[in-house]
Amino acid sequence: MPELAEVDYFRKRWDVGLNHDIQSVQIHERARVFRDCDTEALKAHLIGSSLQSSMSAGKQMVFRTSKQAWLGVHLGMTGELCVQSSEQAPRKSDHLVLSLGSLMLVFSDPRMFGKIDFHQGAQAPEWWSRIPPALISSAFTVEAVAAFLNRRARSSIKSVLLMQDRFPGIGNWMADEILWRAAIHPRSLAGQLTAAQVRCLHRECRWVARRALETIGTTMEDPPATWLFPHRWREGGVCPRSRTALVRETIGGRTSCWSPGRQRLSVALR
DNA sequence: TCCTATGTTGTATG
DNA sequence: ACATACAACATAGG
Repeated sequence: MPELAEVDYFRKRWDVGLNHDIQSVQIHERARVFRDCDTEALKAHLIGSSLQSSMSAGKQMVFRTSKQAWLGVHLGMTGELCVQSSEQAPRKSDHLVLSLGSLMLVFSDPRMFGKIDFHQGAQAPEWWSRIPPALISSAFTVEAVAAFLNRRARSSIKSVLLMQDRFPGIGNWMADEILWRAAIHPRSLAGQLTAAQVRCLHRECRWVARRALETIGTTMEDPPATWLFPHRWREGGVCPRSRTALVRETIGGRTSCWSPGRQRLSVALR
């Protein structure tokens, strides 16, 4: 489920627990989500400390603790953060539960493609500091996008937009939304877009990121019918701009949705 | 039973 | 070394 805006929405859910003492921690030690995490150290550290701040960058989020540590959360495909009353019985997929008196902060992830990271120290860990500039920041430049597209010249633009080392937070639906707005066919080769298309793509990356953070990132409500989003999974879905039937096909290993009415293919990839 | 799923990574190949 | 493509990870739901 989670891309840029959904991640930020889930991050803020835990903010009600900031500055509350963590009284106990329940961990599914064997769960794959802890594959890069020392669960003993995590548990020992968290009990008796508190979460003091939260941030998200791309699909990664981090909570800083009162004792100089960094708790990283990646939601993978099916991860979610929620707050429950301590009366609630834990579910099978609740792999990390922080008990704060009457409240519990819960990380759940049935498929366990998500991940918990833990780092102690004043300096940010590498998994946090290496995340490239946010799509909505001024450091996300059209020049950087153009250079990246040239390095991935023989790949479809759809698969390139999914690469987190240049487009942090873009996932399957955002990539399709951006390409739809930019009127670029998802199967176009990254190296064969015109300069004007690259400028447009850069602009639409920023527009979709900003608007998604304002809407989904705040309320988790679906974007309006003027977006591709509410039409993309519907059988018989219709493009809200060109009124032509939407098409779904696997590109770069992911189901992609586009509008043949506005997204023309200039160079085919097969 | 078979197919799908808003993600990332390791590995094989060119 | 670099770029590219895809299987694998693990589970639930239609």
